[in-house]
Formats: sequence, C-alpha cells, structure tokens
Amino acid sequence: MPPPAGRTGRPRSAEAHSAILRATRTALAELGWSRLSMSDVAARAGVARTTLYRRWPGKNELVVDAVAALLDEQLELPDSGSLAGDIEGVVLRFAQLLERPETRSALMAVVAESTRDPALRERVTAAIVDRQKALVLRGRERARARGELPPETDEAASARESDLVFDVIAGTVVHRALVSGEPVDAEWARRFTRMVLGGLPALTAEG
Amino acid sequence: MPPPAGRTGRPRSAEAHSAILRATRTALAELGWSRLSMSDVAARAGVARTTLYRRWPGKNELVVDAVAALLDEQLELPDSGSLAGDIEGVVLRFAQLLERPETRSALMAVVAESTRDPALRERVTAAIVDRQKALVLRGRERARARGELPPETDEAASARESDLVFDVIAGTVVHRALVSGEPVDAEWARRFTRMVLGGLPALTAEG
Amino acid sequence: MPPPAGRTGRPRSAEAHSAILRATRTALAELGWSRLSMSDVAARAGVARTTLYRRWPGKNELVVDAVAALLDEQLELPDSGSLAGDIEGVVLRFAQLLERPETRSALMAVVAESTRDPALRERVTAAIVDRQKALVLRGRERARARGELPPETDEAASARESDLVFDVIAGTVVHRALVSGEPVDAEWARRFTRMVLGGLPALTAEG
Amino acid sequence: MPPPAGRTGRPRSAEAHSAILRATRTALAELGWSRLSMSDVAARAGVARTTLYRRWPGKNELVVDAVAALLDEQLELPDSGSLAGDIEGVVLRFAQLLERPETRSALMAVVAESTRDPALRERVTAAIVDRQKALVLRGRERARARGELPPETDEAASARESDLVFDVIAGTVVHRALVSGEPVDAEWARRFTRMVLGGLPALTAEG
DNA sequence: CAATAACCGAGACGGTACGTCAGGTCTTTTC
DNA sequence: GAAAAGACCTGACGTACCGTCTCGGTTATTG
Repeated sequence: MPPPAGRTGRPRSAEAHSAILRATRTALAELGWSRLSMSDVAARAGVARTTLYRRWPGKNELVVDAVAALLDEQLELPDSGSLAGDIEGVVLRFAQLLERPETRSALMAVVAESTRDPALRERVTAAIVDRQKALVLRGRERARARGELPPETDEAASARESDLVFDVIAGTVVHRALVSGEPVDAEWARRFTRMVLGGLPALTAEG
Repeated sequence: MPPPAGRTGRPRSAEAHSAILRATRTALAELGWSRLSMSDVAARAGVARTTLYRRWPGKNELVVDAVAALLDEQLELPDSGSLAGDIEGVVLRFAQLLERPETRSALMAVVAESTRDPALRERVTAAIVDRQKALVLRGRERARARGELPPETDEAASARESDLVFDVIAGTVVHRALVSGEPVDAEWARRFTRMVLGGLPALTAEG
Repeated sequence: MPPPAGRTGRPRSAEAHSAILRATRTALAELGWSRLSMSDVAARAGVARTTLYRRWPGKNELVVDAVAALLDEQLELPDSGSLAGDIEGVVLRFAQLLERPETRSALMAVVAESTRDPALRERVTAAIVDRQKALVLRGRERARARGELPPETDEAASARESDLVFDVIAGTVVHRALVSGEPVDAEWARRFTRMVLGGLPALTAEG
Repeated sequence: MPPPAGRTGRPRSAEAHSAILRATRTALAELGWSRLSMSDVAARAGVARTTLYRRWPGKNELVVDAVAALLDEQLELPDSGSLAGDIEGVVLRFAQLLERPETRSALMAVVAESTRDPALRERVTAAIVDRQKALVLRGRERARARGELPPETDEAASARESDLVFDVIAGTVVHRALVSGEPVDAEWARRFTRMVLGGLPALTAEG
C-alpha cells in the first residue's frame, strides 16, 4: 500500500506495516484463508484492528499484499547454462514455494477470489502474475543467446509463445502440487522439462 | 449425498434436492464462493435452512456436490480420429466449461479450500479430478490403438506419464483461463496441442 | 416488548427476557447510562449479544423497558385517609425509588434521550409517565369522595388540573432529588404537601 | 474555561473559543447529546480535534460550558410589581428557554450525566442551578419589600423555604415541558402561579 | 387404522467476524 | 509553543452468517 499522500500529521508506522504482513502470512499458514480474521491478524501483529482498515480496504487486499511479498523473496531464475536446466530450476523453485503451507492456502484462494473481483484481479496480476512471467522472458532471452532457440523474428508471435509457455509451466506445477496433490521433485521436473522441450513422443520414448 | 439410510419415516424430498443444487450453482455464479451463504441458497431453493444441514455437513460439501454435477453433464471426449484432434477437443470443452461464471468461481474456490481440508480434498478428488483423468486415459488408449503412440510396456511408467499429461492439460487450460485471464479459443488450442505433441522447438518453428 | 407475533418457530426464552432486564438494571446502577453497553448487559444476563438485538431495537428501548418494570413494582398509592397523607405518601415512595442508583441514572437519561426521539418519547409516556399519572387521578377521586375537594363539574378543567398537579408533584420531587441533590425526607414531604394544599403563604406562616 | 494560563508561546485563539462553543450548541440542537461527537464539533468550528482536548477535559465539560453560556443570556427577572407577576414572568422566560431544541436536549442530558459524576455535578450546580436559584431569592426579597410576604425571621427556615420554592418552580416547568411534553403558555403559567400562591383549593375553586 | 419415525417450515439461540465510528492520546510539520 | 493533521489504541456499535436447537405440523412405513 502506498504510504499516505499528504506530508503533515503523524506518519504511518513502518514497523506496523511489516509486522502486519508477517502476521498475515503466519495466520494464513495456520488457519487458511477462510478462517483467517482481521482481528486475529491485528492481535498477532500487536496492532489495533482499525490500523488494518486504515491501510487496506479489506481481507482480500491485505492477503494479496502479504503473499506478493513472499514471491519477491524467492522467485529468482538461476542461470544453469542450458534451457533445460533453467526450466527445471524454476519449476523446482516454484514448487518449493508451493510446499509452504502459507503459500498453498493463499495462492489459490487469492486467484479464486479474483475471478469475481476485477480490482482484485488487477492487483493479483500486477503483484504476482507479471512478476512470474518476467522469469519466462528472461529464460527465453538466454536460450536465444545460447542458440538453443532461434532468434526472434515476429514479435507478436513471440509474445504469444511466451504466454503459452508461462501458462504451461505455472499451470502444470500448480495443478500437480495443489490439485493432484503429488510432490514436485527433481525426477518429475526432469520428465516435465523433457516433455516441454520434446513433446509427448520424446516423453514416451524414454520413461 | 446418499439419500436417507433408514427405511421408515417420511422420505427426503427429491425435488428439494435438485432445487438446492440448482440454487447453489446460481448463487455461486452471482455471488462467488465467499459471499455465498447457506441462508441465501435456502431462500432461493424455497427450503428451510435446516433442510440443508440435514443433507450436507456444511457449505464446502454442498458446493462440491453442486459443482461435480456440472462436470458430469459436459465432460465427454469426442473421437476425432487423431490424437491432436482429441486433445484440441477436450481442451475446448474444458475451456467452455470454465467460461460459465458458476464454474469459474467454484472450481478454484473448491480447490483452494481443499488445500486445507483433507476430507474435502478427497471429495474433490473423487468427484472432479478422477473424472477428468479418465478422459486422458481413454484418449491415450485410442492413440495407441491408432499407432500414434507406442504400446504400453511399463505399466508404472505409463501411469506416471498419464498423470503428467493430465496435469499439463488441465493445469495449463485453467491457468490460461483463470489466472492469465485470456480466452481459450481454437487457435490457442491448436498451438497448445502442437507444443504438447512436438515440444517447444516445434512451436517456435512455425508461429 | 411484546413476545413474537407469529406462532411458528422456536419460542423466545422467558428466562432470558427477565434475566436481560435484571442485568440491565444492575449494569445501569453500576455504570450509568452512557457507560452501559449491550455487550455488558448480554454478558451479565448470560445471553448472546444478538439475542438483545433480536428483542429490542437498541439500547434506549431496552433501558426504558427495564426501568418501566421497576416502577410497576413499587409505585402504589397507600390510602392514608386524608389528601395530605396521600400526597406525602406518594412523594415519599417516589423519592425512595429515586434513591436507588439504577433509577437515578436511568430515569433522567431516558427522559433526556426522549426529547430527541419521538418513538422513544411515546414509549416513555406509555411505560412510565402514564402509570404515574394514574396515581394522581386515583388520589383525586378519593379526596372527592371524602369531601376534601369539590365534586367534578367541568371535565376538561378537571383534566387540566390533574395534569398540573402531576407536573408539580413529580417535577418537584425529581428536581429536589436529582438536580438540587438534596434528600427527600418526611419533614420535606410535609412542608411540600402543606404548600401544595395551602400555597406559599401557608408555608411561610409556619416554618 | 479560563483563557490561556501560561504567558509564553503562541496564545490561544479567542475566536476559536467562541466558535467551538457556538458549534457545540448547534450540534447539540441537531444531534442531541449522545450523537454529538468531538470530531463533529471540531469540524463545525473549523478547528482541529486536538484543540478541543487542549481546552476541555472531555465532552461533558465542553457541553456544560456551552449550555451555561445560554442561560446567562436570557435568565433575567423582570420586575412586574407583584409576586404573582414575577413568578409568571420567570416561568415564561424559563419555558421559552426550554423550547429551544439545543436547550431541551442539553439540559436534561447534562443533569442525567451529573447524577453519576460528582465533578460534573459541581460544575452543573455552579454554572446552572445556582444562577437560577438567585432569581428566586431576588423575587422573594422584592415580595417582602412590597409586604406580600412577611419579613424574614428565621434565616434557616427562610433558606429551606427558598429551596422548596425553587424546586417547585423549576421542577414543575421542566416536567411540564420535557416529560409531559405539553406547552408552557401564559394560561398555564397563570394557573400554576395561582396554585403556588393559593394551593390546590384555590386552583379548584376557579378552573 | 393407529403408532411411530423421520421429514419439513419457521425461527430463536450462542457465537464469531465484519466494517464503522467515537473517544482520547501521541507524534509530526507548520506557523 | 500553539495549531492542524492525522495515526494510534480501545472498545462499542449494529449486521450478517454460522451451525444448533426447539417448536408445531406433515407424510410414509410399520404394527
């Protein structure tokens, strides 16, 4: 949340801000989205309930901010030297994130809520989705520099393709972890990457 | 929900049952998961609130049942004669389902809630996930019969592979439709299918 | 508050009703009007806060009912055999009521609030004022029967006169007790009665 | 409230002082005691909320001051030449004051609050009650000078008597106006005065 | 055909959380 | 150092649902 606009008056406490976000993540992990209450967050953060409402319009917005802060910390793309290595790396990092109960509960819930609330969706897009998508673009760039992928010719087609790859990677990992409920380990990441790069036949060829 | 267990006494009204499920879906589409209330569903169904609790333990269970009924109706796998055609077909059917606001709101919300509640997860798995997975298995069977895929040798590997394909297809479509918020149209389905079958290079080769 | 109108549904608990009124009076005596809170009353009565709101629209209405119940108990007119005796009696009884801290706090506060809220005023009139006024009418009747006052001739004039006497007695006692803050004892009641019956000169004549 | 105490620093704005009292009275008339808020008063007076608390300890004290200023303006005793005329005059003036909505709301509320708060009661006594009582003493003095009442003999008895008359006049008028809710007009004032001077029989004699 | 058992509607019950508002205090910057 | 601005904590407000619990009444099956 942007700090206050004006310059006069008592400034908002910065400690309170981070204490609240921290408390939100803890509560989220323990209780899950629906059982999380503003009162509870306020109590954990050692802050009055009104202070929450002064800074965030409601539960949804608060949680989105709290979750977004999580992704910033850990979503980095390690340069492994090959496209396959990069994909496996980002898949494993993302999966690692989804193993933390606070992220599990929050991410899907935030998405679910955003299917109904356009303002929330925009917030989710800016705070979460776009940040992840940037990773795909960077990996693609590197692969081109290494000659693993042909240089860009049609910009529009290239953007469409990036979007597709992003949906495939993020969607599949989330589905595996949260819907199917199966672990995303190194072996699975290897198989998934082989399929992304070589397609279904390549996968079938060598189990 | 199974109808009554015992045999004596007044039987549960069957009309009430379907009226409730119908009302749940309508309310879900209008209000979304979190704003949906039992009172509201009861009022729409012309039924007392107690009747809901007599048949379902709570909101979660009711909604899962209501959503599961949706999937039964429309999830069929058309035999198009080729593996690519089958994939495109199921992608488009699934996407069509996700366009209906009641499904949009419900599916993710149910999944989100299930990340915290094992009982609910089991219910979701049985009522929704497994039913979708069956489609993948059937398609795979056909492709083998047509010689598009090699015959099964290692059963375990084959199962692992099916699971992966299922996660890729379902996950990507859901992510495209609900997270990225972009339309899943015939053109996209074609590109996605090409990538599933040929991998990233095949996709890049021909925009 | 009239019990529920309809006949269906679970009936309202009668114990709760009296427990609430009792708790209200206790809280009123301890805390006074402005510090009295619905939460507090609910806690004392061993009842959920919502139950209060189900039965009374708000604090004002609840307190009026609670106070009205007080007056019913104690406001009786003893037949002393003479008009002077009757007046002294009712003055002392009323003063005795005003000595109880719950009544002190409540009566004035209720009146104060009613100067702004016509609905509340009506409630106060019906529940408190009219009940007191009836005492004046009864005393007047007796005095006439005893020949202490001339028989009624003009009905309208008689009503006007009763109203005046009522205002004089009730107003003066309240003012003495709550505004001036002086005790209303037997001696004062005797002097006041002499003045009501004989006027200022009679009072001055014999200290 | 006494103007500034210290001598150094920025002096307190005198305009602010009267603006606040004016705003308090206006708000009181519009909203009544309980709905009146410091924030509201501050906003109306064009002053920061802090300024209020710098000058008055709280809401109660502010309102008492605001109301006391009202009484100073209008409570004068016209010399009508007779005791009856003096009483009628003061009754009508007082009633006129009670017709103003700001006074109606405020006076009773202040009294009600003071039944619980000794400090407030003292303030009310000094600022409001004593000032009214002085009128009674002055009227009594005049009546003695004119021979309408016997000269003072017993000082203590005389004080007791004044107190009684004060309670009767103020109490009855307030009760008529605020509790019974009936108008205090010239005709009523005449009847009331006759009763005060001649007692109940005198009243009954001639309707 | 009566008894019984489970249903149904209505609605009160104890709770929890909501989001708002007011009271008073504290902390900044500006005058 | 007063004043304006506004954040802060506390705690009450009235509302909305939750899931449970009586009620009076209504079907079915069983005896």
